[in-house]
Order: sequence, then C-alpha cells, then structure tokens
Amino acid sequence: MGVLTIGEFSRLTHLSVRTLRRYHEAALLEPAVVDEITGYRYYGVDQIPTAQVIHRLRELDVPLSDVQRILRTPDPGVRAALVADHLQRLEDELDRTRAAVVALRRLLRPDPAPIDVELRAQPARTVAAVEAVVRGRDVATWYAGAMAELEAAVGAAATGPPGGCYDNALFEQERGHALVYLPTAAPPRTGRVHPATLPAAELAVTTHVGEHDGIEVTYGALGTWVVENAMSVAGPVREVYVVGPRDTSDPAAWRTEIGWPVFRVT
Amino acid sequence: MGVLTIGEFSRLTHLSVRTLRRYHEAALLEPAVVDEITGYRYYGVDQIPTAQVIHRLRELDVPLSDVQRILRTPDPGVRAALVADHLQRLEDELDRTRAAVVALRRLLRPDPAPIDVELRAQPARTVAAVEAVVRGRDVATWYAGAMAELEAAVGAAATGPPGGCYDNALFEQERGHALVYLPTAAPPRTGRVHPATLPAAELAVTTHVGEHDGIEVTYGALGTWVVENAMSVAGPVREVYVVGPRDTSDPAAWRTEIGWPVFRVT
DNA sequence: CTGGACTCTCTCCCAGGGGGAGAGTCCACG
DNA sequence: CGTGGACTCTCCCCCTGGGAGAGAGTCCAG
Repeated sequence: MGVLTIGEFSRLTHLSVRTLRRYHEAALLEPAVVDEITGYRYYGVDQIPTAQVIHRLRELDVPLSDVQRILRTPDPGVRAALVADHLQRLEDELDRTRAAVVALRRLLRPDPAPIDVELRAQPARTVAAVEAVVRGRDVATWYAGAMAELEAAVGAAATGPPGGCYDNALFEQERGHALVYLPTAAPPRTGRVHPATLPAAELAVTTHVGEHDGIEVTYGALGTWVVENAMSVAGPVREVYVVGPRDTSDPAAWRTEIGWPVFRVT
Repeated sequence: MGVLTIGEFSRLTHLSVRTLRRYHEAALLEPAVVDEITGYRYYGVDQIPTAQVIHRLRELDVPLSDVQRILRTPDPGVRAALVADHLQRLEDELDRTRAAVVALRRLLRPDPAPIDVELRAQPARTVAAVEAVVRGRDVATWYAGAMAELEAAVGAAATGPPGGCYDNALFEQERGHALVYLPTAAPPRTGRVHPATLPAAELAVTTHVGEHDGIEVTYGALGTWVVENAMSVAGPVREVYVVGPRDTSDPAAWRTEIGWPVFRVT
C-alpha cells in the first residue's frame, strides 16, 4: 500500500515519466523501491511533496545540482536561505532583463545622432582605487560595493569625479579585471581601497548622456569612429562618471565619459 | 578601412569570438568579407549595431531563429511588433515565475494541515461548455477567454458555480484536453459554447482554499489520500470553482473543489 | 493464458553555447 | 627578409534538461 508505479506517480506529481527517470539517474529523486529483477521503479506517496518541490524549483530554473543541494539540506533554516539565494538570483536576472529591454528599445529606435569624439593624451595619474577580477554579470553589484567603500575612505577629499577601468575580457568572456577609483591628493590604504596609478594613454573620448542601460550604443559608435579613423584599440576601456548618481538622481542628466586607449594604425 | 578581424569585432560588440562564428554559421550575422583562401572572417563597422541588437535579443532569451526573423524584417513597424511579442512572452514568463515562487514558499512552509476528502457519486450532468486541446502553460490564458465567452452566453442563467475538467496528460505532457463549463438549464450553442455532458463518476473530492498558485499541494494531498485508501485514478480531474474570482476579488476566500474520478483497487 | 497497457534501456536529437587540439596566417620587430 | 607570437581556422566532444522513438520485457484483468 502506498506504493506507486512510475506512471501513477507521474500523474500525481505532474512530472513526466521521462523526467522522473532522469531524476532517478541524477540521484535527485530515488524511487522508494526498485525491483532488482525487472528494474521497475516504485515510488511512495511520501515522495509526492518532494517531487512537487523539485517541480517548482525547476520552474524557477534552479539547476538540478542546486535542487539536490537544497533537498539534501536537513535544516529548514539553511534550506530557506538557499532558496532565498535563488530568489535573489531571479531578482537580479529580472533587473538584467529590464536593462536589456530598455537598451533594445533604444537600439531599435533609429537614432543616428552623430557622436563627438575627442583624441586626448591622458597623462598618468595616481588615484584611490578598488580593483578585482569579477564576472561580467556581477559588475554592477561589485561596482556599488566598491564605490561605497571608496566614498567612505575618500569622501570629500575627492578632487574629481569617480571613474573606472575595465578589461575588455570582462565583456568578451565571463570574467575580467575591473578597477574603480576616486581621484584624491593622497590616496589612503584602507580595506580594499589602495593607491593605484592609471598609466598614461592616448584616449579616444566621447560622452554618453543618460542612464547606463543604453551605453552599448555609444560604445559601438565610438568603436566605429576609432576604426574609421584608422586607429586600433589597446588596453582596457576607461569610464569617468562626470555626472552620475552621486550628483543627481535624474539618470537623464548623467554624463559618462568613455575613453578607449588607441594607437594609430599605419 | 572600416574592416575588422573577428577579434576586433568581438571587442567592439562584446560578443565572444566563438559566438560570432556560431552566428555566421547560423546565417545570423554574416561577415562582410570572408577570405576564400584562408577562411578569415572580416566584419564591417556598419555591422556593429546589428551585432548589438542580436546581443540584446539574446539577453532576452529570444531564440536565434526568431532573432533572424526580426533582423530580416525590413519594415520597422512589423519589426517592433515582433519585438513586442517577445516582450509579452517575457511578461508571461514573469507571471509564471511569480506563481512558482508563491507555490514554492507554500511547499516549503511545514504545512501538515490534514485534508478532508469525501467520496461522492457524481451523476452525469449536461452543461454549457467550451473545450479545446491546449498546451499546459497556456491553460490560464485559454481559461480566461473561454470563461468570458461562457459568461457572455449563459450569464445570469447559470444554475451553479463554474467548473472545469482537465486531462491528466495536460500536466504530464505538453498538451491535453481541457473543458470549462457553466451549469445551466438549457445550454446554448454560441461560438465555442456548446452543450456537453459530464459523465457520471465516483469522485474523491476535497476543497482547496485560497488562490490557485498553491493548488499543487492539495493535489498531492488528494493523491496521497486516494492511494492510501486503496483506490486508483481513472480519467480527467474535475474542478469546481465554488467561490472564485467571479464571486470575490479576495483570493484568500476562494474555494475550489477538486474531484478525482477513482475506483477501488482490490 | 493472452492481449493490451505499462515499463525498461538504448540511442539520437534540440538549443546555445564552452573548451581544447592541431594547423594555418598575419604582422611588427629585429 | 625571417621569425615569433598573436591571431584565426576547422573539427570534435562536453554541458544542461529535456523530447522522440525503437525494441524488448513485464504486469494484470478478463
């Protein structure tokens, strides 16, 4: 009594027979009994709730490995924390989706506004910086934490707007080196904050106006300019947040200087 | 001039070299020039905006085939409509995510509330119905439309709460037969609305209280009861929306009767 | 005891990439 | 004019989380 064939269990849990077999194979949901001779799987009714939890987690695109980890966690508190992590991940994903929608609308709007590019010889400068190797998708989160730490360490002693320096690999691959800074006369060394020297470079500079979601368009335009002016790109891209969230809460007023180290191609 | 190797193009578009090659293979983004001898791909700067659009669409999980369709649509209006379709799809997915989160929270909350199950001999009845074969994920949408049509055709002549009858395959596989009805003395035949007879059946009936997101839990409990009472399931599940959105907008007050056709197992 | 429904394992397929091997190419520097 | 290093080519296998179907074995009620 209370033992179900895979088909019955499938009907009760709304998981397909195939998927149940897959979960067995993955040691995610093992049948209560497996007939050693015939190989038939038999499930207990007490496994129905587990199957439903799996079903829901999969609906949330939680990887099977993580589902397994959650199910194997006996402590309900820890388990709730694991689930909360995934819900947070969903939130983040939602944010990225929203950003992509905004950017897409901007891209599809015919927007032939030409850009002004200035070639600038940027001398080396020493600043208060926080740097790390981060994953591309985590840049925004990392930036927020790093900049908060910089503000705390430098604050009013800043001699100009903040900026950043981002490895190209950050965008091409999954991870790359990133650095954010605040210029100041005497860079302190506190926590992750430390003095760093931005090397001198010849920069192709343009200014992106507005929130950052559509910044790709400006990047592309700058890239086009660089190529059409017979130049090539060398080294990480630099950004200066001339007017940013620390100055005004109106994203439309933000001004971001994008500088790409370039060199002339024969 | 204005011609880029795949690596340069990768840096300018933030698409990996591998992905660019894949897009070429998929005829999604063809290089401006391919050297016939070496096979080297060369891209034009004018392809940067296209690459960015692809990038954004992929961020929104638009399938490559649909990206291709969108890119090949010359009319901006039609193209905007295609994109809007996908944004709608994203909205729907978001709704399902929300529902799964709610259901998951309910599942993980230790909720050992025992359920009352009643065995009921349900005589055959003739009702005004709308039926179709639908995909599992489309049930909610389909239901809304069908019920609106039923309300329009029957309206105040209804002799009881609405209900539905859903093929088990609807949940196990991708699609299945679904029927929704309003009981009435003289079922009309208008549009998709037509008279239908629900066959007599022995039903194991329980009541789910609250919104539908957590109804799986009740389903599971009912399934457990059926099995533990040495019965088995035969035929599609029936639901009666005793108190539903047409009665009150407070989901917590909704009452849904779930009836599973059962038969006694020796 | 037989037929139909059910279940088993097996292989192949899909999207949308990632990773690496091994060979060929490009180009700037010496 | 070489040559070395960076770049690129193709090809094959891997990943996740399934779906489809073949061919054989099993269960059970009539």
